[in-house]
Amino acid sequence: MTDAKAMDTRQRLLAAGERLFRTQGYAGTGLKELTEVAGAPWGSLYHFFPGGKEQLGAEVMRYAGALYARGIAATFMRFTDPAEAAERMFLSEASVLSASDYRDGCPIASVTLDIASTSEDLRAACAEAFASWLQTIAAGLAAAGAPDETAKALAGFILSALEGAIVLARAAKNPAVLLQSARFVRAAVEREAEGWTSR
Amino acid sequence: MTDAKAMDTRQRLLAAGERLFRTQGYAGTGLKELTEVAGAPWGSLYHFFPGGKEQLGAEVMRYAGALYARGIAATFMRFTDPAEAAERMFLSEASVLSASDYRDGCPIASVTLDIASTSEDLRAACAEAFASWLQTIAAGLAAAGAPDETAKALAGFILSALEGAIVLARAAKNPAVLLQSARFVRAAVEREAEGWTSR
DNA sequence: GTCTATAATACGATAGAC
DNA sequence: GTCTATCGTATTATAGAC
Repeated sequence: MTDAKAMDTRQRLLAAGERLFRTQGYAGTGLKELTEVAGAPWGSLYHFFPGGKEQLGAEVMRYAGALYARGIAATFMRFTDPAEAAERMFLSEASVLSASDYRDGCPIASVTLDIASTSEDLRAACAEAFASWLQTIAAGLAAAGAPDETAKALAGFILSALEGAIVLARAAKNPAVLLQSARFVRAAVEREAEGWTSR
Repeated sequence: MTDAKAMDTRQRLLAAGERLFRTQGYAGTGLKELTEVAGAPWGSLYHFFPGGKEQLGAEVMRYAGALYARGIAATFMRFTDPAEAAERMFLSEASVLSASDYRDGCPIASVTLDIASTSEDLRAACAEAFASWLQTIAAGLAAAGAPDETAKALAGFILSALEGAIVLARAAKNPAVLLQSARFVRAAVEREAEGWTSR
């Protein structure tokens, strides 16, 4: 099937974008390098993404956004205690970072800091990815009994702490700040949850 | 005085680096653009920074690191209640972001995500800048009575939440997440501080 | 319709004029 | 000893061969 193969290279380009953007950022990643990593011929990039780098970037944001949102949802499904689920997000990220020698950060954050001020389309794509994660976290909190407004605010706080801890951990090449933040975030969620639990 | 003028252009180059890196990142900033913004001739860059872009980047990290550390110290000096001081850091950043239409983020974070995996020298310079901020925050907490270990951990948590909130706020072009996180961080500090206050 | 070869440009870095 | 003009390279994008 020619369609299946086409989808495959397209998918490989998106996956390569996700991998490279999270380690090098958007501006620091060349399209030549990207096609090489994807094992795709040079011309295929403009075949699948006629809009060039900017279109590819935006679609990588959507791809990575959906990918990670599934992971967050799975975590909140697996750990029904929202405080534990939140803590697990930090611990899981600590594993990813140390396993990759602190290379594999967050692709959305990297691209955001690179282009938030220069490309409105890409910025909007980043915002949408973050929004979907916030919505996923908030849904997990709401499932545990959090009122809607509390769930939204708490989700913003959890994701902020996580994203910031990733930045600090990568700079220091040390997971300590992730583990520290995990404890405080867990405590904060527990404290909030006291208000929801009926008993 | 020729020395004074030389220091001036050098300083202007550093200041331009700080401004451009925080909006565009390291890889996204061209040296030509940087010298133009600094109002400095092209050649002066390699006169003052023979090591080229990488040396300039590292020195900008030191410059911005020291600059912001003074601001953090001033905040903890002005607001002796550490919970309020922490909250003020978030509110102040919200002002900076909305005043700059969400362009002026954190230069250290931007550079970290761009080059943590590609330049060891720059990564170390970023780590040192963050470490000085953490130390400043921890000192402010310790001055309010926090035990050393608690102060260090809490400082990591506060700065993580702040850095992450900046990223999310810039993507969304919305300060809400900064204000939300401010509340939770303030509550967390207050809760911890219950253990220190003698009365 | 896929891909190779190439164009046009911007980059970081250098060398030589003043 | 400052700065302007230029080099080589790498970038994004295109155009034409199969």
